Amino acid sequence: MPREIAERRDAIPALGEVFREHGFSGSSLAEISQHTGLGKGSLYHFFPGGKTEMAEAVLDDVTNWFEENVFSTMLDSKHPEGVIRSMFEAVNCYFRSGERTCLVGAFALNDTRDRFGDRISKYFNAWTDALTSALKRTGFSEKNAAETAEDIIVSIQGALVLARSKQDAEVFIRTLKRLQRRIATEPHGV
Amino acid sequence: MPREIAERRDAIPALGEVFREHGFSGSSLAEISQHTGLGKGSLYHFFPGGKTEMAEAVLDDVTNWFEENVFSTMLDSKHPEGVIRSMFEAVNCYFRSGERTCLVGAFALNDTRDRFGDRISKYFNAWTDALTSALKRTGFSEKNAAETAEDIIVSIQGALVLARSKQDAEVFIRTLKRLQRRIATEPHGV
DNA sequence: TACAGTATATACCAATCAGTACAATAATGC
DNA sequence: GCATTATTGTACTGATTGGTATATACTGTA
Repeated sequence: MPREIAERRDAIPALGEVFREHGFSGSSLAEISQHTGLGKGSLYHFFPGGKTEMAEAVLDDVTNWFEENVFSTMLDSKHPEGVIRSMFEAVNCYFRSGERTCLVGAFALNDTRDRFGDRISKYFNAWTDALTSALKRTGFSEKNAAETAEDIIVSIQGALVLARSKQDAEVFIRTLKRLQRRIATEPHGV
Repeated sequence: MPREIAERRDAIPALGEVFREHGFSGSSLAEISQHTGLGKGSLYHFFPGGKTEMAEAVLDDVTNWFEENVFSTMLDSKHPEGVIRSMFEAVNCYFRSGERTCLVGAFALNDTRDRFGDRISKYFNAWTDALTSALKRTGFSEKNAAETAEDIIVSIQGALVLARSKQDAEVFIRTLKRLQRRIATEPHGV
């Protein structure tokens, strides 16, 4: 039995970059091959399902990252205020202060969603649930926690769109600050 | 001199649908030809610049629609409150209560932006300026007007992303309501 | 009816597409 | 060192890509 080489995993960051840059249908195997440094032989060895399987792997990787670095602590931490603050830090870090794009959101906006709909909704549902849970434990009412969580995720996604549209990452940074300020000052009740 | 047939204009809504559905690179001329009902001959007759010119025409059409139906009245109306309310109505109508996607935002999220960056930023800058102007006239301070305008456009864009991601147009409807409520209750000062 | 300019259909192009086949090579376990 | 298996490079496929060339049909005007 040969070793379980983890090279498949090693290719995923580069794959993510390609899909982020060109979208799904705009990412040719030639581009993917060039950017990952893997020939077609290797690519189809690691991803027999072709482009679709590559994108699935990237989406899973994104979700896993958020699951491990963000969602999990939000669901069970004893200090929800700190957890929400660190969510904003993680988000700011992951999206490179607005320079990076959200692959999941980008895939959702056209028919690419048809291929990966389950993974796309899973990502956003997990985020919504985790954030709602944390907000409730800071004293938000049930209803208000859900609405605020949606508001925050909406704003983060929109800020990524607008920052990239205007080529102005400050939009993203300002939005994160505004959201944090609002959480701190808003009434938490019904 | 022959008649100035406006058939080029007539093709634009169908072109918009194709680009919205498949993205720019995902829209093949075959698909475009089928969906518009125009053969390649006609397409290249009306749009000698090919796909790029078709997308430019669609983006210009989108911007013109907002310019005429939304931005212009926001810049000079005597009744800014009513104008802002009717902006939300127009937005809700244009995006079909969250069922439709923002073509400009979608183009911005990957390298399609490189081709159409000027039109993309023009669209969002015009929107930001018009909304800021209207908010100022409702009593918002200069700084707060600008920040609130950005907040609103960010939220609209993000709501479109999230609504389509979750296949739940209610996200969009809720977001519009929340934004209007916030404008009505928020302190307008510095 | 003749003409000019518009509109469209069709055939065609070289390039690229995603994906396959397979032989050659490299790594591993025994 | 041998057998097995993982990995990779290369050549190939048939389909599709965006775009061009061109011949024909249409339309309004004189």
